[in-house]
Amino acid sequence: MPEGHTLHRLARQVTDVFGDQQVRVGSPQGRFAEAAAQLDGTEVRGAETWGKHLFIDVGGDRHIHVHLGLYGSFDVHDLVSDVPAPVGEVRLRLVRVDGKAYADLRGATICALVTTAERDAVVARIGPDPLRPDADPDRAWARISRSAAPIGTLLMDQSVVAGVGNVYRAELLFRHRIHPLRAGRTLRSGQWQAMWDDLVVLMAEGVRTGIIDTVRPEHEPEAMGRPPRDDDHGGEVYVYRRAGQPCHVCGRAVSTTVLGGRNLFWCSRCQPAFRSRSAR
DNA sequence: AATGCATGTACAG
DNA sequence: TGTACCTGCATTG
Repeated sequence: MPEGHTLHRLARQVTDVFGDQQVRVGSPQGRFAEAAAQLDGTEVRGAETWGKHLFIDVGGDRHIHVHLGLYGSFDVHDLVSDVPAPVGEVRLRLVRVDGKAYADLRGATICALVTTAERDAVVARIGPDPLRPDADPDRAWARISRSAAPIGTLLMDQSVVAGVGNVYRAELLFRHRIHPLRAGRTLRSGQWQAMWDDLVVLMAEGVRTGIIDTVRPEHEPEAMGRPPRDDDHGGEVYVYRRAGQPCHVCGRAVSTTVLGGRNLFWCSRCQPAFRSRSAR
């Protein structure tokens, strides 16, 4: 499920499995059929990700632009003995010419053939991506420090920071004890620096493992004597989708509201709206 | 079987 | 601000 780490992981997989390899390209579902026919038999150079946008370089100033949206998936299968008939609506299928690897794209919000200039235009309109070594967190700070919008909204705005989704947003704010509705411009630059550094580490861990796990060692189930989570997508989290359940740190019921059409989660004790006098 | 919801975005009005 | 996109999975009946 797609936040930035998923797309970066995919870029790595596509490069590993199809890089410098000839591929058969198809669109069993049909919506990418014209481009697929044009690309069939081409050689994949590699793939790269900015934020949640994946670009597969197929040479000749052409890239397959993929965005998974909310429920898209791109499943890469390597070391297979045969390539099965497509299951469901497969918009894009890549098959390595040796027949030992294939990948299926389903449910994506974007699957389009673009030029390098078009790719660069996409990259230019999104904010710095914590998973890219050349990313400049100051670009995000320039927006955050001037904005009256809630930090919870700014973190999800891909033109401010690229790659953060609903899980990393909720978890990052919890880890930094920041109330999600606090205006961006009330943050101090040191707070943003700490949040960015944390994102770099957390998201890189997400790329490595393929899951989002944001809980510090001292709050892990084993350390605290609580049962591990079993009803989610793998990783331990502090507040994401835990509305009404006790905070792992203070025990208060996790709060939730809808902000900009997305569910938001936080702990009202660990993430106070205003700094309390006693905390000074 | 039917319904609802989701780690996302774009566009209409 | 609401809705469409369009898929898989959990929940409901």
